[in-house]
Amino acid sequence: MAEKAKKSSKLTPTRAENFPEWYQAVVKAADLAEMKHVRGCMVIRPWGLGMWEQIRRRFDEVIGELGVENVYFPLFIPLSYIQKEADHVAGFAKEMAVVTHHRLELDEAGQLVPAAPLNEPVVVRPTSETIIGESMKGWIDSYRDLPMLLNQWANVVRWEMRPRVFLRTTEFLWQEGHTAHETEAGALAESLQMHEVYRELAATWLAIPVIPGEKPASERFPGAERSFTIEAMMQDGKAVQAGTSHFLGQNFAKSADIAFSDRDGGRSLVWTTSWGISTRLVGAVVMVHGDDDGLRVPPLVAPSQVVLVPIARGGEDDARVLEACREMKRELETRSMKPGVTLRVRVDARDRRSVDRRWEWVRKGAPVVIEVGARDLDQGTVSAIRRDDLENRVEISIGDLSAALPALLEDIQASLLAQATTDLERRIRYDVVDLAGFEAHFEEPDAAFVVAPWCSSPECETVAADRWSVSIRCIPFDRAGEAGPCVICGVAGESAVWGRSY
RNA sequence: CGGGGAGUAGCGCAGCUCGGUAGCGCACCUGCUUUGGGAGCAGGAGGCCGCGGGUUCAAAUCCCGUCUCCCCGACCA
Repeated sequence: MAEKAKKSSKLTPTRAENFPEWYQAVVKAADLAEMKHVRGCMVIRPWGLGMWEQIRRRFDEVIGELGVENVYFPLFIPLSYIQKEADHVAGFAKEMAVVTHHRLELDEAGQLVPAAPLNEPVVVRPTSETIIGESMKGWIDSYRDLPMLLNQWANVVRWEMRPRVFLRTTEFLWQEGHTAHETEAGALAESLQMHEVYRELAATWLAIPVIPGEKPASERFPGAERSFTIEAMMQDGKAVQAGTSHFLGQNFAKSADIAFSDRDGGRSLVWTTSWGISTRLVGAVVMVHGDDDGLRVPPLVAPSQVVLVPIARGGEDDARVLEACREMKRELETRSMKPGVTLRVRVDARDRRSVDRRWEWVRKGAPVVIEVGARDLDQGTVSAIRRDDLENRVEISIGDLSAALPALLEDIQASLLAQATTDLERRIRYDVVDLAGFEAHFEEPDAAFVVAPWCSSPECETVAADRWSVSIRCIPFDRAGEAGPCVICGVAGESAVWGRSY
């Protein structure tokens, strides 16, 4: 019996059996999203979008405190705007969706065909540096207008060859911050500050430990002088770039001529930055925290943190049990896990067997599921299932619920971060020092990150990429000083994080 | 775009070799039983067997074409 229950709770396949397929199974089983209707595009379902909305809420709060204001720019960008920055064009040209017509007509066969070509085709934004730059040009006259700190929440389109739900989709949701500064130092400081915001968001809210660092030239954002990244390691050892922040120098200022009257009475170009996180983060949550029973959502970003499952037996008790659940919900919602973030509690009273409802929430990764029946009410206690420890139910007296739950959720949040951190620290390798060791390590399909010196030559990057599909994820900030012989060629270099990536 | 695999009920699959008009498990609906820790029995609904053409008395099955999806690479948040 127990064996049967245990066996059937597992997803097919398990992580060990086939990680990529497991990932897709979780996304489906947890009702996060579907790839449907259009190749590479997602239908994001409430439980998946809800996570993104929590991320969004938190991020808006943080950038609001930093003085960033939200704006919205058009989905379409004139081709002429895109054309202005050479590196930018080169970087995005291959994946741009282009709108060339503005009408459909029926042909002789009764098929709808595009008609009425546009004078100037427009592209669907792959990112908005160019169009926002064109506006900033008009909004910035003086150094007194700086810094200008803008952000937008938007969808963008990059026509990808190989889509993966959440991780790499043709259309995705993101925020893109765009700032303009009087000085180089101001812009650089901004990009580093946002980079740190991302690191903190990943660790604290998503319970994902990341390696902050700088991208090598080969992985820089098209048009950027410097790109900073937070790199997360999935359970299969592969990297996900979980957030990026770019110091754009004056590249976009030049191409859009964003100039201002400076303090000396002269004319200067602004220095700009851009930074973004996307719905990819939802995929990272799945791949970092998921287990063979399904998803595990960190409480701070869970659309519902506590799910109350009333047990109905078709008798007189049902109404009493349901009302008790509603009362618990009301009371729990007066409490907070973090200041200002009141608990999100759901009563799942759908007409389903209680066990089915419970397992559905386990699959979806709700942090805490509490079943409530008449017997519990009589005894004055309920038993809670915490998603990070399914084996051990937690007995809580009903009177203590609202006091106990914030702490329980904090504990779950902390334990998810601790597990992910332990996994990263246990698997990341600092002892790979030469090509033989490098090869031996990356022959394993689930090989984790290697931290080892790199001589800074593109040739060595190419060797790693061609032979093992390994790239330099970043030059980490915290070990940047450690020098040594390049792990590929032996020439002196500085420490880099090597790994396969999504 | 290269190399593999696969399209049959909502999900997972069998049937195809050897043509005979569609099945299993889960889910769903109804009834009865059971009753707080992934219930049992009985009944039921649900399919242009990816699409188009061909062969044939007859095609899920054979032939040709085509589309789509998945996995592994190259490109990327």
